Amino acid sequence: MATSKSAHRRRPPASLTAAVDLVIFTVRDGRLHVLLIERGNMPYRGEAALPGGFVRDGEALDAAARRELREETGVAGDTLHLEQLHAYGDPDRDPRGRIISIAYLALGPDLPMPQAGTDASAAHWSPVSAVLEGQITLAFDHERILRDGLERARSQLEHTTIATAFCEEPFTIADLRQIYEAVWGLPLDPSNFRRKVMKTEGFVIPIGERRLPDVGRPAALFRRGLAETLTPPLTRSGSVG
Amino acid sequence: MATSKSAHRRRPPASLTAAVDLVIFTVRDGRLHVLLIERGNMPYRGEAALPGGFVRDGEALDAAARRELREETGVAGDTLHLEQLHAYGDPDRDPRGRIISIAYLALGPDLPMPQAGTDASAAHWSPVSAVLEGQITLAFDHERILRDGLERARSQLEHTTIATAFCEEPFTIADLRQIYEAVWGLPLDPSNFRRKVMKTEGFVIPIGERRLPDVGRPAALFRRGLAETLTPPLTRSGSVG
DNA sequence: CGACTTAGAGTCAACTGGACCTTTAATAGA
DNA sequence: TCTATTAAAGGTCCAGTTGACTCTAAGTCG
Repeated sequence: MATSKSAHRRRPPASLTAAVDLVIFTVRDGRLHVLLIERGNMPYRGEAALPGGFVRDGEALDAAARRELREETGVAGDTLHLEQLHAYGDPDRDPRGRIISIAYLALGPDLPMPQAGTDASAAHWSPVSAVLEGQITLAFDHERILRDGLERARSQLEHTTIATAFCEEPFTIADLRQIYEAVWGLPLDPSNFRRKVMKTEGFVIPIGERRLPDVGRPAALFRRGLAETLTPPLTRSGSVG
Repeated sequence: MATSKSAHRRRPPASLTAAVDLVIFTVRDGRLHVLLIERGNMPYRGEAALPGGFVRDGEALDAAARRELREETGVAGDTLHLEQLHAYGDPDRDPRGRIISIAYLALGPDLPMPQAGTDASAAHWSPVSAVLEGQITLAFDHERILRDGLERARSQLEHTTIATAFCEEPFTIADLRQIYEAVWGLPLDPSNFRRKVMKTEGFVIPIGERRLPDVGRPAALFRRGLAETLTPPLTRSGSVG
């Protein structure tokens, strides 16, 4: 990379700063939530924003994302699903100067939010719908990043087994279905959903125990399987009216 | 982004340089090729690498990618499919210092390679298989980037209509099938492939003309349709032994 | 004309998916 | 104890899809 003669001679490369921003999703009360912070510094002071921070000297991008995840949520990053989403680099996206942001998508079960003494003191879960419907506005280009993250998550649910990353183990098939329903925003047929999940080898593994609900038949419990991709995929169109 | 107190106070953000690298694919002679350049400067002087260059002051990432595409291939970038692939930012990925590379994936028909007087003088198409099999080694982490680009392209062929980006218009169904076969590295059943393409609304549009081949029945000609996503997807498993 | 080649249409059985129904295993209340 | 209720789990049915395969169409070449 960075070899072309013109780039070398005619124009100096831009000097800039790199940051990571995190789209951290969870499902609580059957609705998809995203972790937002209230900004303590200018610009956009007091407004909601995605958690994130600058990449440090000598720090890899993934490492910076895991560090911020830990600092902002208090959760050891290695237990959550974390994947790079997209790089945002418009020259005027940050009024402080040229800052490129590498956005990451993180998925996890409904997390306790340890706050005392951490950077997460201003962090809170917000329903994604509240942002999409304009009840919450985000700083910088973070709404765009959130939308991209949501679309990625929706797509990943179709083709991979990451929905299990939203579930605390052990979980039931109904737990898993509610993840799909919350992320896709669609009701699914419980019976057909079960059939597809069970026939996909390596998606979930029964642990031989059951969970007693408040009411109704007890549900079998599962843990995550070894498969990462879904063949065939679970299609979003398969909703129930 | 870039808000956490610790990132601000305890450690200065890393100052770095951003580059774009391009994975430019085309299909020639039924095989997938990638555009490589021979590096003219240190480091890795004389070795093969992906085309790319530094992001300029005030230049957006996509704009930098389009500019490099134009400079390195001589092709007006707005005719090719171009999408961001991934950001690579390991601190030691470039011996010159901290350089983050935003990789882009570009797809196009078999292009004439105008070379005179351009930066593309050292550019050439190489079979992707030659890189994967170790006959060509790439500078920096470019083999990793190439592999990621290949996987992205293979996946995109399943879910989107971008295969048409490889075809010069007008094209035949057989032309399109050969794209899939080259990118996936699998033979496909011509009859079943045709059936799926034709029934996917908006994938291809007949122009009402035919192409006379050297031998055999003439083939109907098509241009790209308006659809961008394939529902249902074209699955890689649907090969023919 | 007949052999050859490729495009393109058609057939068929197996499989898949959505809609819907039935049974099962628990609780709550009469 | 019996019944209603709830949700899990399993089954049925039919329409649509798919992979494997066959057959026809429309050209060229000798």
